[in-house]
Amino acid sequence: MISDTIHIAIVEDDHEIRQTLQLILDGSNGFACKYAFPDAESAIASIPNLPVDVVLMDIDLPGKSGIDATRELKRNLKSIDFIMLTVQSDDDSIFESLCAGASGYLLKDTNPADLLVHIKEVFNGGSPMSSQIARRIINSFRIIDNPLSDRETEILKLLSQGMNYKDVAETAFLSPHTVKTHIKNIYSKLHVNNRAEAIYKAIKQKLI
Amino acid sequence: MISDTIHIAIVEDDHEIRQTLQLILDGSNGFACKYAFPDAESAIASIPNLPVDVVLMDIDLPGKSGIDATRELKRNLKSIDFIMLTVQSDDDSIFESLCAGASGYLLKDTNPADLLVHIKEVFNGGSPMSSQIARRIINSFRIIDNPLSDRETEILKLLSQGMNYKDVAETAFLSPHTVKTHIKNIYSKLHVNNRAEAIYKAIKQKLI
DNA sequence: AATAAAATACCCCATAAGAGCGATTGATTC
DNA sequence: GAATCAATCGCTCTTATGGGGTATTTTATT
Repeated sequence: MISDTIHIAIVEDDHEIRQTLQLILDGSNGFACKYAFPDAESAIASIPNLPVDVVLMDIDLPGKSGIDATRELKRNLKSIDFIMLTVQSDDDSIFESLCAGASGYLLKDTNPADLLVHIKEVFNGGSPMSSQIARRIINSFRIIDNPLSDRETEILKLLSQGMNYKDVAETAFLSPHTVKTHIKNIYSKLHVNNRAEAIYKAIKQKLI
Repeated sequence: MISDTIHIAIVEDDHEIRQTLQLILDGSNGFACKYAFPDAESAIASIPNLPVDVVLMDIDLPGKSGIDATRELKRNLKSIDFIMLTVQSDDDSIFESLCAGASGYLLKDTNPADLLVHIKEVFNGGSPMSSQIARRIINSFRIIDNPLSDRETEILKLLSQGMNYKDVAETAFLSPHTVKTHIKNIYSKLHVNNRAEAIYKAIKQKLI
């Protein structure tokens, strides 16, 4: 927001951690940390009116969670970067945080010197995270296993574009009857009974 | 594959880079780099029979690309970790690499000392990448903007589970007529004419 | 107070989809 | 050489879907 110095806010319920972090950050060259909140509600009320660049957000807060707070704040404050700083590293927390708009995800045992580096990285458009957490995210891109044949996958892709039997038949140079048979086999392999669920499952399993 | 020492293979077409890297890696304590290939084809032919833990893979190779090579090798060699080591950092290369099975993605200007650290990280189940690259990946989790109301989103989710008008109506305590109206509005907002395409678009745009 | 969305409900009608059948051909695998 | 699977084509029947309307009430938003 304001040049040179990176302005930070902390949202953390533990009094001890909050004060210590604030002291360290505010005392470091190039950083200012004038604002610290013990809960999501007070952060949501104040941060929109503060000159803040980066918010360090705890996930486990009393009342509203840090993920919800991030979602709400990020909605109207696109330029502020949020770093989740937490003890939790389960997949759900990570993905929810990222979907809510977090730019970084660090564990609380990150040492202060590294934390400063990571805050700078976020400020400069990066997304710091431990390589362990990165791996979890990367694994979400993997295909588990594909029960569909090439032809079936091709047809399912055409269906996902809104085509009906006739359209698919013409595109794939097939009889509509054949298309129908393929689709029935697709449903059977995916254990579904209709197009909507087939497409949903196929995308979630990265088959299309 | 074999304990203590991490066994590395390099796939890189530039003779100079390949030799230099191999020398550095093989000369480092705890690392062995006995295999280096100038192209995808020779790597694909040899690596399945070699005791290798980590492969450093260039993307830009003559003939078959490093991404394709990774995909083919990873299919049968689940336990080998692949690190893409490249000059390209465009979104497509990153995502294709991850989908192909890469565990890390580093730029070629990474210095040797860091490279060693990153190879260790991959070997220990991490996924090293620069925080700039991490940000691109994270951005893929973001919602662009959601034209659907809460009720519409709720109904679309139920549709994606394979429900028909009647099922949705019962689940959401609505008349089937109302469900139909909502669905028509969903189609209109997403600019589609049927369920399949609606679900496809909605997932791609992270609306459901 | 006025306007715009969102949420609710209903009607008609042509067509698309899905379930349940059967069948042939050519690879691949065991 | 048998068995399996992929890919192809066909039929009937019932139900679901989507397009075309209209209309009321509630809930923001201005």
